[in-house]
Amino acid sequence: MSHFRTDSGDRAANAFQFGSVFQCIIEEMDQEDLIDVAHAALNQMLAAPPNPLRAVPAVEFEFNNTAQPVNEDLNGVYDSYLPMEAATLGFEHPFTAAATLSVEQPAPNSYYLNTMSDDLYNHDQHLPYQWPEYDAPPAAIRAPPLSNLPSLMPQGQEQNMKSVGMVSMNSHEFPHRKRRCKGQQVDDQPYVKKPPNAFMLFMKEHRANVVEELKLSDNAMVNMALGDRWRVMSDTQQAKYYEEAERLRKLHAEKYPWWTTRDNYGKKRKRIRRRCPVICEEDEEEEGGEEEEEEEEEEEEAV
DNA sequence: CGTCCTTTGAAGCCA
DNA sequence: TGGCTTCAAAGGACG
Repeated sequence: MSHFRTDSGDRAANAFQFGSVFQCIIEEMDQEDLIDVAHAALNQMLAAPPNPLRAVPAVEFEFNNTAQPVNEDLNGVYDSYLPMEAATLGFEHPFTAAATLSVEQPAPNSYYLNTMSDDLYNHDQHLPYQWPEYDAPPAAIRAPPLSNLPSLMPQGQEQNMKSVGMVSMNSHEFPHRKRRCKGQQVDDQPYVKKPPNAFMLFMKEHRANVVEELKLSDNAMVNMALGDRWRVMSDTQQAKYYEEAERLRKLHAEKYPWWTTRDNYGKKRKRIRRRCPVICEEDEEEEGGEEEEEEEEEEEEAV
């Protein structure tokens, strides 16, 4: 499926020719020149008014409530959470998709800075879909998203370009990123979070509505209500969340090919399942005993 | 301050 | 392959 739109064959041919020439030029440029071009493009972009074609309407959900408007926090964390329809409005290039899904034009500073919010993430974490600043090449940090370079590229030619980040990702610039062996922990690397599943996306989008409607303050109760709503949704209603979750999962896999869910095992607390509401004292003792044994085993392994 | 609660889904592990 | 476990998000409650 292609979302690259061209008005005519001639335009497409011209655009392709331009794109090929442009790509040759890019390939012949060294990194310094690329950075300069990126800066020039950035300055031009910041001077230009927002592109109305990138404005994406907020999602409306079929429930009696409406989706929460995209707020700054969501834009900063998973900027592609809410406006899922935007995926069909923009390009599906994996490195342009996230930027395309932004509802609003990002603030100028966000082009230069990692938009990670200290309020939301610890310093040893980074957002799953952002360049970790410590290992991103300078150009990857400073360069604006590919889709935000309309003045440099003819429409429909983004696929002939490689983002700076993409080039770097495919290069040899990440020698420390080797696939880990089973159980091996690499503590000097930042914590990469799991990509959200479909239900997590649904929860994030509708939590505020449920809280407001049901006047609930207990998040456990809110999540139960959200679970109820999720289960009564049709496959069609759920489909967009599954599609978005799959897109985010692929994006995550492309950015962190070395990462597996195994890497986060044991990084959080060791949970004790309390699904069964009635637990006799003996069971609790056994449960606790098993856990203590496991902890002792882990300590022994650590030694 | 760290953990629990509560949901669903994805993924890893083990028998 | 099936069953179990852990972690994704959220924020108030609790020890």
